Amino acid sequence: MDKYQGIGVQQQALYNTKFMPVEFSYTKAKLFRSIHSLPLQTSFHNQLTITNKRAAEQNCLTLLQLCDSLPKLTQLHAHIFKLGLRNNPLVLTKFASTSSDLNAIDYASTFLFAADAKTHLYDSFLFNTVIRAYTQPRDSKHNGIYYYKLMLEYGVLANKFTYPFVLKACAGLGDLSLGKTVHGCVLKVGFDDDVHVLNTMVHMYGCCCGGIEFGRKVFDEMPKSDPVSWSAIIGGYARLGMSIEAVGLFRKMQISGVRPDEITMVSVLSACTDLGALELGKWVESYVERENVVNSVELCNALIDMFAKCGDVDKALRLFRNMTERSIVSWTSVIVGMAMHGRGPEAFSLFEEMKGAGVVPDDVAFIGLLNACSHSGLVEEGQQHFYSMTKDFGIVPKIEHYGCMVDLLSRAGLVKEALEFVQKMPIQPNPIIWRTLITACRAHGELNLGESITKELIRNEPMHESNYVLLSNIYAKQFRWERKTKIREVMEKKGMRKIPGSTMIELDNEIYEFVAGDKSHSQYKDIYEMLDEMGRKLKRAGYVPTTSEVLLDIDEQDKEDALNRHSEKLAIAFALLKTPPGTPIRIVKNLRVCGDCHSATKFISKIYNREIVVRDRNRFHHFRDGLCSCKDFW
DNA sequence: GTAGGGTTAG
Repeated sequence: MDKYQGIGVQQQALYNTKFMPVEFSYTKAKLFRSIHSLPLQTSFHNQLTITNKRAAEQNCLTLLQLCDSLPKLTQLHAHIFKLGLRNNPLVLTKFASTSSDLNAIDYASTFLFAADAKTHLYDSFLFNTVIRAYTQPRDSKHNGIYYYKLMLEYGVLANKFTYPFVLKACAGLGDLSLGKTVHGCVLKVGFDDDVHVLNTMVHMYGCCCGGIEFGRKVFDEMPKSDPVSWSAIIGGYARLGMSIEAVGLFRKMQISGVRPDEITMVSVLSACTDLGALELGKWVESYVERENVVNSVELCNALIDMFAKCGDVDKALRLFRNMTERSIVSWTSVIVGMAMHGRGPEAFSLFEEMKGAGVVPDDVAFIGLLNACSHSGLVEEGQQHFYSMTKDFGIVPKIEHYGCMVDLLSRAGLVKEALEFVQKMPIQPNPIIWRTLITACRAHGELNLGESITKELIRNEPMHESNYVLLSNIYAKQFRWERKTKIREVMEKKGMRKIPGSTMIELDNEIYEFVAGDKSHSQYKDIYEMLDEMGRKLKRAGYVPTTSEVLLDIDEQDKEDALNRHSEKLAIAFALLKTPPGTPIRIVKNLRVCGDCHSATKFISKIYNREIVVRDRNRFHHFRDGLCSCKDFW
């Protein structure tokens, strides 16, 4: 009798106090009450037989579905103990498979695999659920691998469901050698004929540095490919920035007769975005409409991102406005889009609108917003948002957020403040932050400071090319040519090369890429004639070449020639030749646009009466009638 | 009872 009473009291206590968390919504609470009161009580009042134990277990499982965080789980778990259902793996595994709270997953898995737990309970299913649980949250993939290793150690056989989880974990870690090891295991146990396993394998290789060739091999040798396989390989190339290959593969996919779905189209769109290929992107949009591809939120997000980053931010905004359901990514994409086009105030009002709509900004949204401040020179607003991020939203700033702040201060010319900010940062500054600061030093004449920071950086990171380029740029600005030459020698000795600047342009469904002094184009003679004519017209209009941008020790005339052969100018000359008067020109540069090209493009837009849209590494410049939308702030 | 590919920032 006592026993039953005891349970009654426990249940009562549970019922009245802790176990009903206030944050449960009404429906959930109602459900909870009904589940909790009826079957459990009946089963316990009828004696604790095996059948009743199962029923109690069932109830616990249902209750577990309502547990979405660690506190709720621990309370329920304590209750399970009291009911004598101790160490029931099923209960906790069920939880691990549905929770997205990393702490709770840790709790469940630690408990399940504690030293005194009974190993005979362990089977593939149990391990699979735990490994899967760890593939969900960010930064926890190594735990998935840990449990896979434990599984092997315990002699539990991995089945065909195990490998997709394990490969996903490898993908998340980007660990190629680990991925290869797992690949070897798959071959050994003979799951290499399973389409799920193979598709995840392609995906895994596509996520690992230097792995895409292996992924391609797996893909090419697959006995049968479906939209998932194609999406995995196209997505792999797109992620790497091998966008031409990604688009080429999409064409092959169409020929092969496999019907692309909405996920394939997202990958194709991200390749278009990378290429800045607006026409191709528009084609994808029409394809999606024509073929009735499912219009998912993610697909729409990808379209918004594409339009914003290929120059048509108004179209991106229209798409955003027409969405019936929006995710945080939709908001962030459109905010970032506005920021890239120098429309800071609109980015801000969208951010406010987002908060008003009840969408809680995450860390990425703040990076976008802080970037908007940076591109528009809004120092105070940026600082306010930076503090509000922690104060109002409890987001701990990451290195990227600090990076945004350094960028914000640097661009505004507040080099000293930026340095002070870096010195006061609670986390170790990374090389990206130092490079931001060095660029600012160079731009705002703090050459000695820039030199000493760069030297320090090179000591810590001797194999990074851009550090040497930065130092050599500082020397060039100080006219210390012998030092500059020495840097170049050091780089050559170490086998490093500066990334060459290149400009892409899309004309008549073709993408052309130019590098400085490029003569590989079949019409190069016409292009160079056009360049010379442009040069003459520009000078007449009052353009003065910014020869200080040339970082070589050559005479003034040679410097002018070098400037005149920059890839941006080649692409513009080509566009002037090939398109009818008045057509807008869109070009995409892989690095930041150079100061001289920026000033020359302003003149070109006026002289030739063209709107010229330039996407550089960081943002957009809209040139019209002799002016640029960035207001010379970039 | 358990499985595959996707979007924002850096």
